Amino acid sequence: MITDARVLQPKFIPREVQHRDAEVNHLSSTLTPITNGEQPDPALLHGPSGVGKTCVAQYLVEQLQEAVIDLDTQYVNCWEDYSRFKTLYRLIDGIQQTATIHRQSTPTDHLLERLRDYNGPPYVVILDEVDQLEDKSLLYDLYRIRNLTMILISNSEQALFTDVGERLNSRLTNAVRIHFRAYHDPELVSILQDRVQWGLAPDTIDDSAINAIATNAAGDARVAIGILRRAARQARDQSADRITEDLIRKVTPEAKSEIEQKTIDRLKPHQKILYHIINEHDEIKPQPLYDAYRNRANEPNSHRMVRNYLSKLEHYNLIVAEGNTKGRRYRPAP
DNA sequence: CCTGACAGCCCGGGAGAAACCA
DNA sequence: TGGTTTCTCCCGGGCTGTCAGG
Repeated sequence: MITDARVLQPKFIPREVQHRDAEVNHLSSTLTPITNGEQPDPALLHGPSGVGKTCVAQYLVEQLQEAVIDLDTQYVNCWEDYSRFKTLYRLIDGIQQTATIHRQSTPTDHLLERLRDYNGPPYVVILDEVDQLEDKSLLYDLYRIRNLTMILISNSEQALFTDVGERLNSRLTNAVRIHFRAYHDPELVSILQDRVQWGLAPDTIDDSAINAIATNAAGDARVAIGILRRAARQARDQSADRITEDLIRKVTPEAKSEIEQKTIDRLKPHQKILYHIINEHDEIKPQPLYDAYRNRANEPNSHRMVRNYLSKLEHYNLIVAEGNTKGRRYRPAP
């Protein structure tokens, strides 16, 4: 049934990116000046999840590395490295300067100086989920470093610009913005067919089932591949020789919640507790929420910290907080 | 009643200095 | 003296209490 599980993994980067020709070309031409030793404008890739933003960025950086002999690159996920220090540290890491900078006592500003003083080859950095960056002014500082080219990735353009200062805002206006729309069904179908061809035994899934996956995925390639993977596994486990539309229908919710679960797994234990409590209610007031949290947590943190967690969860778009003061309610994200 | 902003505390851990020992 | 261990200090990050403001 499954001949190559790798291509069913969401992280698998195909050799060619499909159906993103316009976006690839746009980003590619934005980066072209590097090949002439010039400094490109920063790029901002935005659009919903599962539409190939990260994929295209990584693909093009790889291409660029083949075209330019001397080029440093780094990928930073700002969800994980959300502080100014961590992001800078990873950027230093990308130019192999860690050994000299390894001393923790180095103030954050020295990290920036180190980066500024770097006079090696051009440095292209991908800042994924950049809207999760705590201190957006870092972008302004990075913007001014010569030789450093930024590719910013964000789900929503708006989320990035709202809490960005005026200085940075004016800088980012001449960033090249590239919008990624959701995939159309036929595009998802051909993406799936590619994976099917490489990952599954022949004749295990027919066109109508693939169509069903595409429809259920609603434009999100990650969901589509997730559905395919789960369906293939279940079929294999049941020793079935075909993936039916019934099976697709059955595993779709599982695949969707699997992706959501991955997001939740990135939360800290206390944040998870709050998230779950809120999801057990249609809406909940702050005080009952705090009480429930105190009950459930082994060593509950202070009221103050709970508010920190909640604003973080809201920032992650995992919950919705509505009402500003007395009428405050927390609700699960739609 | 609830929030965001702010200052300050504590901790784990790395680095350099100091102390110690052969 | 040279090498090793201990001490001390500093940093970032998690956490907390306070306070003004809606």
